[in-house]
Amino acid sequence: VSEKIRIEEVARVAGVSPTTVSRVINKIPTVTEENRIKVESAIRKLNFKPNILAQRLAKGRADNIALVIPRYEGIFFSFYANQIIRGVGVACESLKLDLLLHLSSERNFIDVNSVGGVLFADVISNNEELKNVLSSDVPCIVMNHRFNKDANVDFIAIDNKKGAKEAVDYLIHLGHKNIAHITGNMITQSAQERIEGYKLALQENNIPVKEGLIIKGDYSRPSARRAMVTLLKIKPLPTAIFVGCDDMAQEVTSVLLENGLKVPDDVSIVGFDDNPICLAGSVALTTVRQPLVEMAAKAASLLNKMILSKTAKTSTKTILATDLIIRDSCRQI
Amino acid sequence: VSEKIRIEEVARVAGVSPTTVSRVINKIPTVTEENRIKVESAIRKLNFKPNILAQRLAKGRADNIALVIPRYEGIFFSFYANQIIRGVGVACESLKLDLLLHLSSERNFIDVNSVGGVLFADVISNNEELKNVLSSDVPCIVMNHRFNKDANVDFIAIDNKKGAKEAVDYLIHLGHKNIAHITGNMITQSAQERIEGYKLALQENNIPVKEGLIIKGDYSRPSARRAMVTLLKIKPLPTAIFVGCDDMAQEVTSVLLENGLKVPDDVSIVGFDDNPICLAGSVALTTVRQPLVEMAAKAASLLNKMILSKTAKTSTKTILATDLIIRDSCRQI
DNA sequence: ATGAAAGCGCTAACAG
DNA sequence: CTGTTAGCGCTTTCAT
Repeated sequence: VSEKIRIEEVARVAGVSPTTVSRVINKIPTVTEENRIKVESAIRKLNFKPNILAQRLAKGRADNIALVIPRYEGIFFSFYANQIIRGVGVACESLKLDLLLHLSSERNFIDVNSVGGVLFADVISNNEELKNVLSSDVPCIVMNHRFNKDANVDFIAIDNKKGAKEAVDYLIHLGHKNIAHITGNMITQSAQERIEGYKLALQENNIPVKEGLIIKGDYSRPSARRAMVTLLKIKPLPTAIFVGCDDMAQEVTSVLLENGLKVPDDVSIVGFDDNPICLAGSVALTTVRQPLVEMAAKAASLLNKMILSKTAKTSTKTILATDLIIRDSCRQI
Repeated sequence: VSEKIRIEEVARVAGVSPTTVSRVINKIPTVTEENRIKVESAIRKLNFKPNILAQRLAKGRADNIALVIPRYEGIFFSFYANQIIRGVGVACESLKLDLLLHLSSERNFIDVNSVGGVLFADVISNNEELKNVLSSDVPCIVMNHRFNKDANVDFIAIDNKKGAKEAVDYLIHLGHKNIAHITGNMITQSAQERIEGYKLALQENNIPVKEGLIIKGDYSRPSARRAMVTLLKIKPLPTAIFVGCDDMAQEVTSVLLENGLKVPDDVSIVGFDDNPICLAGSVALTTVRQPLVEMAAKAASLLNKMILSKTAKTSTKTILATDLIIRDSCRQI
């Protein structure tokens, strides 16, 4: 309900030039204490708020970044997306960046013109959109997806393969040899890398990889249930299962329980994520913690740096380590 | 890597004035077919993209809305937040609105100046922020929170009370009399209304409300587990439980199972949400479906209308109905 | 139907 | 340290 009041009016009231007002707004130090106070009180008196659109146009900076979320079935139920949104959201607040949320779709690419930088929360079926951004001069970082050198795209990812390997190594060291794996959604790189880690651990320990013990899931609970039902038919039943994410791991535990099998007594389970629900089920779940929120925060702050130092084309290729969190869902055999 | 090319350059190439180019961009009909084609090909040739910041400043419209998410523990693991983000996100895409995500915090209120409108995904502890927005002339709609008339705030909410009542009515009609309730987070209005609905159904059927059968949860699985453990000590064990959300309902089902109790044979369960996981557990969960995505989409489109018709101060107070979805988790008694 | 010119509200270079 | 003068890139009267 307030009249549009502009910097000019503030200047008049304070008895200075618009420039000086602008200086105060932008905290440019070269302003007399006296003038600063006059301007500040005028601002307060008039309840003046600078027009951000005008500021941005004049500065040539958008002060915002876009987070593009790949839109595949189930992304909205994933722990992953939640954590990324949270991490980026909180980081943006402290970086004083507006956060634009863009749900990827085939038709509407994000408008590179209106954002200072772009963060991709993984790249699934939106490769074209990524290319589009890369071909512009807008800074861009991809999360949780590695690219090879010549792709020349900055990324910050989790070491899924190593994380998976450590989980399976742990199982092996507990004496397990008949270890199954329920995968995540194979359209994601993370699921692919976790399979690799699983296989690698087996191979390094001279345990033959049996494709029949690798059941495809998609990170959802229903898929985990289906996978477990399939697994249940295998004789002898694996003594341990490395599951693609904690949500699925919990569902697997339930299915086992429904069939009179206990975790870890009958079957040992390791999940992935370190989702808080690990502590919710009947057994505290041993899992591979991946620093999702940290990754997101780091991505945001790196992107911010790239935006500010337009000149230096820094190259960001970061891989974050995971942690095996040992709880109660695995037993020595 | 492209040089900044402006509307002026396009005009020169097309052999028309910048104004005409602008008209083409904005699809203003009064342009010769011939000129339009010239301009369009010039745009394509130069790969010109209008500077959105300049457009917005000139138009005086932001073409964006902010979604503010209350930041309380667990919001990021909630089905609710996911659905709202999805609904608003998809709606914004088709409305051609940029979506700003703002995680509410005590210190940083959203900047009313830079957005065309504001959507609140519930109001929890961010009343001050809401007031701040309301005192501006920026259109604003609150989701899932009802206000009384004189508060003069537009909202679009779910009829939680009625939804809860119907769920409990259903249980009663199946013959249940000893019905417990595990609540959601009591700092939310939805949880409060669901309790009311629960009590109302009991009262209308002359079943005394026992406070001991109302166990506080917070919408999280761990809280549901704790609540169920508490409930398990009550003799006689309730024959039915109305649970505050599906996630909790599923956890309750697990706890029951771990204790040798089957759903629905021993205990009937009704959830709330119609989360896809309803179909994942050992029994398909009977639940109260709330149209979250629709609510979000509607809120976005309503807000957009308010933004476009700056003049007419429409009053939006919408309550959306729920649906009882009957599956397999309740039995006749 | 089209173009010239005047903003939108602020910042930045340049004098002083 | 401060003010003047140009823009930032586009839209929009207002003539023509």
